[in-house]
Amino acid sequence: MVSVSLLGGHNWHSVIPNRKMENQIPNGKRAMEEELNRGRDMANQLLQVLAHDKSITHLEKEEGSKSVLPFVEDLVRKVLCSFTNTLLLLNSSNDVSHEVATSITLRDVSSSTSSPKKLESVDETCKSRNILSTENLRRGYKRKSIAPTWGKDSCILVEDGYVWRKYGQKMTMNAKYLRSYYRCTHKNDQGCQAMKQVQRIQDNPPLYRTNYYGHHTCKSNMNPEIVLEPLSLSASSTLLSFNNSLHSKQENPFPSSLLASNKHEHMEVIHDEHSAQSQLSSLEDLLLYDCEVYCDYSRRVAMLSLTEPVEFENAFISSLDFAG
DNA sequence: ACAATTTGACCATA
DNA sequence: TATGGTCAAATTGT
Repeated sequence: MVSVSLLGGHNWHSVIPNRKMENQIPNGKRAMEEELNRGRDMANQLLQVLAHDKSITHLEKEEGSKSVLPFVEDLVRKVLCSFTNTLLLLNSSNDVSHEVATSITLRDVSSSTSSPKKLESVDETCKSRNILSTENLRRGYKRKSIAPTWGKDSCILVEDGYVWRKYGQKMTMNAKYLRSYYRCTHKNDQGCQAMKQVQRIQDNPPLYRTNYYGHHTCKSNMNPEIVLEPLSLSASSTLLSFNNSLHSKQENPFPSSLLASNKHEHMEVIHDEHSAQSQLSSLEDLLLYDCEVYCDYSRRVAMLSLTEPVEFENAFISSLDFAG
C-alpha cells in the first residue's frame, strides 16, 4: 500500500498585502532578479566545481584526513537555497509582502549567525504590540494556500525525524476524523517554517494522510547518515539513503533515525481516533516502512545535481517554473 | 516551573 | 457565508 502525492509548491499568503515597493520600483525588482540569477548561476558553477573536485580528491585523499569540502558544499547549498527562495518570492506572486520577506531574512540571518536573541526580540515586539492594541490582535496572522509542498498517505503514523508542536485540531467537512495541525518545534528558536497536517482518512485498514508545508530550516538532532531499508520484503523496494554528502538534509522529509521516539505522534493516534489504538506499540511497527516513499520535488532537483551537474541547471529552472 | 496540548474564538479565503 | 487554518488562554503533563 503505497500512495504518495506530489502536490506542488507552497504559496504563502499574507494578511497585509504590500504592493507598494513593487509598484514603485519595477526596475529595481528586475535588477534584483538579474542579480539573484547571476548569484545563483555562480553558486551552481561552484557546486559543479566542488563536485568535480570531490571526485578527484576522494581518490587521492588519505583515510581519516579531514576535508572542508562538506562544509563548503553545505555553504553552497545554503546560498542556492537562499537564491531560490528569494527568486520564488519575487516570481511566485504579486503580493509578496514585505512582512514575509522580512521574516525570511531574519530567519536566515539568525540561523547563519546563531543569534536567536534577535528573533526573540522580534517575537517580544509582536507580543507587546498585540497587548497594546486589540485591533492588531492578529496582525501577523498568516494562512497558507491549499497546496502542500508534498504529502503522503500512510497506513501507520511514522516518525519522520522532526519534532513537531501541535497547535490545533479541527473537524473537517466530510471527514470522520480530526485533522491535526503541527508546526516545527524550532519555529521560534530557529525560525523553522515547516508545518504538517495529519488526518486519518480511512477506517479499515487505517490510513493517514500527512501533508507537509514548507521545508525544515532547523538544525534538529538528526543522523543524516541513516539508511532506511524496509524490513518487509513484500513492501516497497525503495531504499532510502540519507547520505549527507551532497544532499540537503534540511529538506529531507525523513532525515533522522526512525528509532527516535516521538510522543507527539503516538498521542495523535489516540486523540484522532478517540480510542486506544495500539498499532504503534513497538519500534518494529514504526519500521514497517512500506508506505513511505520520498517525494519532495525540490530535493529531487537537488539530487539531480549530484549526478548530473549539467542537467541540474535545467532542472533548477524547471523547478522555478513549476513553483511559479 | 516549564513545556506541550487542548480548545474555542478569530480570521482569511473561496 | 461556510470552511478550515491559526492564535492564544486554559489545561494537562513532566
